[in-house]
Amino acid sequence: MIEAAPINAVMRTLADPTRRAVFERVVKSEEITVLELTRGSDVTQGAISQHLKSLKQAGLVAERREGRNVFYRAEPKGLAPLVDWMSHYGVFWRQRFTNLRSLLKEIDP
Amino acid sequence: MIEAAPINAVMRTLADPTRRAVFERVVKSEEITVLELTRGSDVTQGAISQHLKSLKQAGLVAERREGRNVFYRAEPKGLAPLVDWMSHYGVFWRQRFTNLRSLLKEIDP
DNA sequence: TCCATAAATTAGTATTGACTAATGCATTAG
DNA sequence: CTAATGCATTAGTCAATACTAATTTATGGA
Repeated sequence: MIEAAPINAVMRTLADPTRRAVFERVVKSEEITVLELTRGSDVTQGAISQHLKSLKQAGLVAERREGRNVFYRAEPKGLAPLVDWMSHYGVFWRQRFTNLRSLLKEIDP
Repeated sequence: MIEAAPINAVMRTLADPTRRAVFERVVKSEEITVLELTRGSDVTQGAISQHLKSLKQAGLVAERREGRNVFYRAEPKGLAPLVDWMSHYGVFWRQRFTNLRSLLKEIDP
């Protein structure tokens, strides 16, 4: 409602476990084809394509065509809305409580 | 994949715009009642209570009873699974997390 | 006590969305 | 050329869920 569209899209897209798993595999791989994503998943190729379409529309992945293959890669700016949201409400969080800092310490620069 | 259940719960709970708006209002307020949350929202009191129940089950909010009123507040550890997930899969954004950490240090060294 | 208020819960409804199977569309190999 | 491959898209189904209206529970005030 009050929130902007991007955070809506990112949150909704990453909420589904299967689709999030696809995104995680794309992130871990430099580039990965739909076929590779389909192997090692328990859903059909069509479902993978549908998830990739959602991820692409949310700005989380990008594609590169090469003949019959389509290589997907993570889109750097895609997680920006989520980071911004975390930053915003994380700050409020931090101001009221004192626990988030220890969590952030585990993140290596 | 890291701890699947908590991140699932947090993501799915925050994915709904209405529920996320409720959470954001709870975060911004030190404490806030269901009545206050209902006012300023375009859904019924019952819907608000349902969303608060979801947020509570996801560990994102906690409640305090006082007579007929129930005051809700944000739960410090609630966003931890999201922070953990970002640290693992938001590899492109570690620098920004570092910036966030620096900002938090300035607020409370 | 009786009534009003605050919140939770229930039942029922409608919408969303994740999935499969099948098909369509390019592209490459033989 | 034809066949096969890789991916996208469609139609249809089923389950999840967000919502309202109504009710329930509990507390406070007159």
